[in-house]
Amino acid sequence: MLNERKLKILQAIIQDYIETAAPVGSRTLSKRYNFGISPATIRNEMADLEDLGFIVQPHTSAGRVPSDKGYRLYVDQFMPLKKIKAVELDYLVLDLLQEIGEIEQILQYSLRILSQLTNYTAIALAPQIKESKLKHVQLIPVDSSQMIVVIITDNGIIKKSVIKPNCEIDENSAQIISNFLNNELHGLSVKNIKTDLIETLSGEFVYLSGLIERIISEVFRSLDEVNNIDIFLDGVMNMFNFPEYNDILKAKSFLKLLEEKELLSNLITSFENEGLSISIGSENVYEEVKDCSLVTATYKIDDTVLGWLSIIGPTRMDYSTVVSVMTQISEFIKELLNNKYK
Amino acid sequence: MLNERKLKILQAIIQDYIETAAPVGSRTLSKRYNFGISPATIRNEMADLEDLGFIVQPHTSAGRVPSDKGYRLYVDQFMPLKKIKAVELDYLVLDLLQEIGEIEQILQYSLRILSQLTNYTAIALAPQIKESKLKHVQLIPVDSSQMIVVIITDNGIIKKSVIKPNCEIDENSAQIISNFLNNELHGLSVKNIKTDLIETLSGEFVYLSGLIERIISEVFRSLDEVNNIDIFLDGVMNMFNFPEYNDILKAKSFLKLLEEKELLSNLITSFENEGLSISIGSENVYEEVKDCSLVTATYKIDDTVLGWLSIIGPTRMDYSTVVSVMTQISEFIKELLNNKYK
DNA sequence: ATTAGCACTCGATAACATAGAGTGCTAACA
DNA sequence: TGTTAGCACTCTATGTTATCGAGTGCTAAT
Repeated sequence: MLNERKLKILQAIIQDYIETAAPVGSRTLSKRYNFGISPATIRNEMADLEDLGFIVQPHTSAGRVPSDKGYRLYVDQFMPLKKIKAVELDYLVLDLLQEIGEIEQILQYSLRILSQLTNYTAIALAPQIKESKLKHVQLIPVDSSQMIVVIITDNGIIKKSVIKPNCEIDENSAQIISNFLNNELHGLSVKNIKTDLIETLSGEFVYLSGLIERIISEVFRSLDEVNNIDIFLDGVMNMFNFPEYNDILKAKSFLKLLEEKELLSNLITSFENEGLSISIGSENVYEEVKDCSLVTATYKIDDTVLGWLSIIGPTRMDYSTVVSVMTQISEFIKELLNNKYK
Repeated sequence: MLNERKLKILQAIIQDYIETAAPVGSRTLSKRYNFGISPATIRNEMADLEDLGFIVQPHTSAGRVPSDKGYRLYVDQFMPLKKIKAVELDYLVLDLLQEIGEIEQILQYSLRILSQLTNYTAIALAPQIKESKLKHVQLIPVDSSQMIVVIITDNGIIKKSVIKPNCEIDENSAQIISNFLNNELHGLSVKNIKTDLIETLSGEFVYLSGLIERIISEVFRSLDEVNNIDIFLDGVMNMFNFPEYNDILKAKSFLKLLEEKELLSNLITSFENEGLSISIGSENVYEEVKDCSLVTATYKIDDTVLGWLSIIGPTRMDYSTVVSVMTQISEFIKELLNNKYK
């Protein structure tokens, strides 16, 4: 039922619609592509494709538009993949990435590259500290009432946070406490650190001075604080170049979506596939993105998922380009991170 | 020429327009306010006010709209000032602010308060590290190729940055170098640190090992890196609730403005007045904000301007509320910072 | 199986009419 | 002299109607 010719026509409709954003009619198709058949024949085929659910008609006298099911078939079966050209992929920037120490910055630059190459909006979820193991804790006194806690994890996350144990601590004591904490906490998973530590210390807990106890509880507090969802964005304005978002209400609701960190995070973290995940329009669970598509990749160190990169655009998205770009960039980042922290 | 009655009418026009966003006609005025004069008389007065340039007519058969000059008069001469009610000003949040150690977080929370109380967009410029004096530098080794530099300034700015001197350093050496750097750099202004240090060290420069030299140069680099413009925003979406931004092009150009950190920064730092600065529509130099108004306050420590807080909205802004809110919040922050770092 | 021909549908655009809010001016009035 | 009712006039916003054109499905001929 889905013969060669129907597929070709479907592909033409999809590619044309992705390019022009206008419903595609039989005459346009026969003019623009060389099928060697007349518009009337194309019309018959299109009627079939509509029956099969791959395209829809916005209204009786309009051309056809791909349905989500149509995009899905296209993505799964016959979407052409491109190799990004060296001219476009700015190797200078990629080299620069090599030089950056902090994951957050690497992500931010990657988003810039992703959004500029695709013209959609790029989203990243920064690595969650709670999935990591502690490598080093350092206390630095700031003044009579404040200290900085610097936390370094085994996978290269660096966080700082200010705590206020209500007691004065000089530089020496800070160092001593740092050493103590490092001994006790080194290698513990941040997620379980509280229970683990209490277990470890249970024997000697009574010997701890009130001072250290206060600092430890402050450090715990700062771990929680530092652990909130960190979402990075780039190319938000790109969306407004698409006619889909000429409607102020649509634009507003898209911006609103990007402001809801919680929802965005849930949305993106639901893709845990090996490789890329593509979700198209109504395939998304959340109402807010039922007319968007997402192409999402994870980034890992040592096979544990650290965080996510995603590109979001209208369902009429140039899947071909997006998938190609995302594949290459996420591959690059994977290598980068694993070289760095292995 | 500007008698009592004209002023009253002007005030009514401005307040009505701020509230309704619709041009105000003579009949509306005489119905809504009790001037004790007929619409015809009001019309005569309005014609005069237009001649004087305080109001304009969008077109012949429309009511009047305040001009920028009109808003200016209103703001300078007869705008009522409000005291924010305790119910609105969330003292719990303000108390929470007391507990926060880092300026950046204080700013972010303040923006939230500002934007929620005013329904406009709030902007903050984070303190520039180059205007501060170094208080403490701490090096922390991460792994064989990376170190963290933590920089603390006298006015409470804390920055961290990753450097990669290409040599291995253990924790002890890091501490020794930290101590060395602290001795040499303590109290120096970040702006002049390079020249100052070279001067100080000129005698002993030859004795420095290549190692320390490399680290110093990396620390300098990280100072530059950490010194880029940091802008915080809150309530960006608020703007879309105003009919002024129902036009997608307007909305787009407003969002674009907020993305141009450089321009925003120049715009806001141009207000160095004692107290609040109000700039109305065409008074702004930059084309991009000719139909916006800004209410800007500086925040200081010890009489040196550290950074800026600003509220941006359409020229039809509720100046009365904005000025009141901004006055109280910026006063609060001023006290907070000076208690903290004095 | 393909296609030319044709009647039909429906959105988009333009042309036109109308209502209503507001003005300025004039003349009458206190 | 200041105030006001009355009125003609202006201009936008809104609604109505007509028209155009792209596209369809169906039929009948190839």
